[in-house]
Amino acid sequence: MNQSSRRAELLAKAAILFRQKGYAATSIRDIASAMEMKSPSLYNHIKSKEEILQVLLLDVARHYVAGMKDVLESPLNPLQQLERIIADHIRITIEQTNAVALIPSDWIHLDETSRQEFMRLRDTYDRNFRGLLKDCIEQGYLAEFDVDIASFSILSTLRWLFSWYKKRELNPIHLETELVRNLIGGLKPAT
Amino acid sequence: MNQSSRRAELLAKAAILFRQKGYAATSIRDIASAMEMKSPSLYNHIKSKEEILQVLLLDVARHYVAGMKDVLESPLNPLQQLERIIADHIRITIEQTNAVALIPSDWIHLDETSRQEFMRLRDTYDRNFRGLLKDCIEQGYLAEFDVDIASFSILSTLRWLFSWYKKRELNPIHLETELVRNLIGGLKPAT
DNA sequence: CCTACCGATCGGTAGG
DNA sequence: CCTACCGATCGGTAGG
Repeated sequence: MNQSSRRAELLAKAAILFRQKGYAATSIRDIASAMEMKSPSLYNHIKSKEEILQVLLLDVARHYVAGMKDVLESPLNPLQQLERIIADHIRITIEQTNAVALIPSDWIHLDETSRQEFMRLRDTYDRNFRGLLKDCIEQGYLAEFDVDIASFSILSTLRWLFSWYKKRELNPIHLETELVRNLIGGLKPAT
Repeated sequence: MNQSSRRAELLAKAAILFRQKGYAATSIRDIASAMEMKSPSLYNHIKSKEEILQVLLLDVARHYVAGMKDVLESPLNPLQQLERIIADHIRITIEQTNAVALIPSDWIHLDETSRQEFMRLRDTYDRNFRGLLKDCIEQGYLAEFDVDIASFSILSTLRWLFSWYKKRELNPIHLETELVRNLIGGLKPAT
């Protein structure tokens, strides 16, 4: 019940509301009500409504990028790295679903500085991902294909996961196994 | 310059603004300004701000479902139907990018009745898509896999396309060829 | 298509 | 953590 745990509680509750209604349609009073406070009291914990969005989005974006960096610096071969990054992406999505759900739409509401930082992180992630696919091809782990399109396709699936995975009681390991299989191996029968 | 073409112009301009800023953060005055009108004049063409969103989202959703219905009723085999539905999805996304871009996030701002209609259309599309994958497996066109996960994965890629395809001058045929190849055939080298 | 205007709600501050 | 309150902006109406 100290200051910083109240702040953490506020961030978590705001994330739920932002996800349900969108950032712009969620009012400071909505968040206050979820905290069982009056709205001016929120400002003991935050600087502004926008700061909440900033913390939620930048923290989770840094989390993705840092995880990827660890994998890329590991001694695994490129294909193993690719599978590991997919697994990490699934894990972060499951652990931080509400913040992850804000990524596709609410980043446009960040202020200029934060939006640029966010885009920088996203671009780094995408660029590294494409580079890894390229390494897989060059070292013969994967077939020749259009790296940009394949990268976009895999990342779309991973980034959309938040909207879907909770609907069934899905074993994360099963999910990961199936996704790696589908995304890398395809759906065709074995020849 | 008659009434209905002004309305069409309004809808197109609203779609651009909703895409850029989100529905909730776009004001009636923003739309009026894009139309070079004062805001009360908009109401000669529309009933409410929400009606704009309704028309944009439900029209494009009905478009997807109707296109799928035609394919499913055709004499093509299941795998050919699947490829054709993917191609149609890409085509609609390219033709109606702005309205398509609203689907992932702004449908929550529809009123109760429209939201239910929208969800009904989306569920129909998803259910038919899963059914088609199932047919492909049962008739030996595709390997055994988790239909729910594969369906989610393919639809994620197709639904995310709007955010991406315009960035390069991409030949729609090349895009379709690559996506069908990646999504169905996978990325592994030929054995 | 416009001017004039309304009640509701917004994010946030002052002061305790 | 609260009460009291502010200026700005919201979607929309009246009346022409």
